[in-house]
Amino acid sequence: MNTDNRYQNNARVFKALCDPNRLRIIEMLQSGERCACEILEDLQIGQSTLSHHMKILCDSRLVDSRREGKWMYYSLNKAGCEAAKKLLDEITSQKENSYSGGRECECL
Amino acid sequence: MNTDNRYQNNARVFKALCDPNRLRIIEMLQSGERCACEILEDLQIGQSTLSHHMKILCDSRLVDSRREGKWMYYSLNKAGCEAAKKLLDEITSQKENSYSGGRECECL
DNA sequence: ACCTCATATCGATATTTATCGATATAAATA
DNA sequence: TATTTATATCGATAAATATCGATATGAGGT
Repeated sequence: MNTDNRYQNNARVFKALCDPNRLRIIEMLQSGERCACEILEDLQIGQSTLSHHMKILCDSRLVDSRREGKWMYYSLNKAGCEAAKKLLDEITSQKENSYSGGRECECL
Repeated sequence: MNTDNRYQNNARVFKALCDPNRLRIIEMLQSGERCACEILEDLQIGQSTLSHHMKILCDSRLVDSRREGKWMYYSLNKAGCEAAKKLLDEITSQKENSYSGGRECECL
């Protein structure tokens, strides 16, 4: 994967997290698996909008889905959540021997 | 803060992380403080666009800024990064006694 | 004071995203 | 097979965001 795509790819999981409705959905899933219809009841959005959000959450691997008859059940994907945490940790960690406080700008 | 605002607020830090250019900027800051002009050299964007991204990063508290003469220096805000990690951890953690696997949908 | 350079803000535009209603698909059931 | 129910997809639209160029601000230097 080229460098540009890597940033695009990393951005995807954070995009999944940057919508208030999706954060609310994730919070609902913290207490366990839920049917789409249950989630729909708690949010002030239409059914097609919920389906769209669930697709984004599943694509980001934060959420798993399974079909049971005509119902869809969603749950947190533990591995995907761990991967997101690991990614955030890697992205925000200071690199060793990297202190450059007070360094002057050299780009003149 | 009401509930809706809480989700909005939590979404903000993830919004800061969901742009490829901003991820690239954060990566540059991992190796230490950098002048805006250095960052600008490495990205294929205009100066006003960079300023916009830096504002979003600073507002999210992931990044700190300091002015030195006419230059702006940016660095990772350790506390802000820790807060983001804590938030992600809280958001994605399974709640205790919450197993409900295989539960039937009751919303008929 | 004037000029220059670095950065911020503004206004416009293009792209992306959230949302909806309508329709299609998939599954159960009469 | 026809009907009902749950979910997914499609097409359109509105809101949010990224981007740019132009201009304003702020800080040195002449």
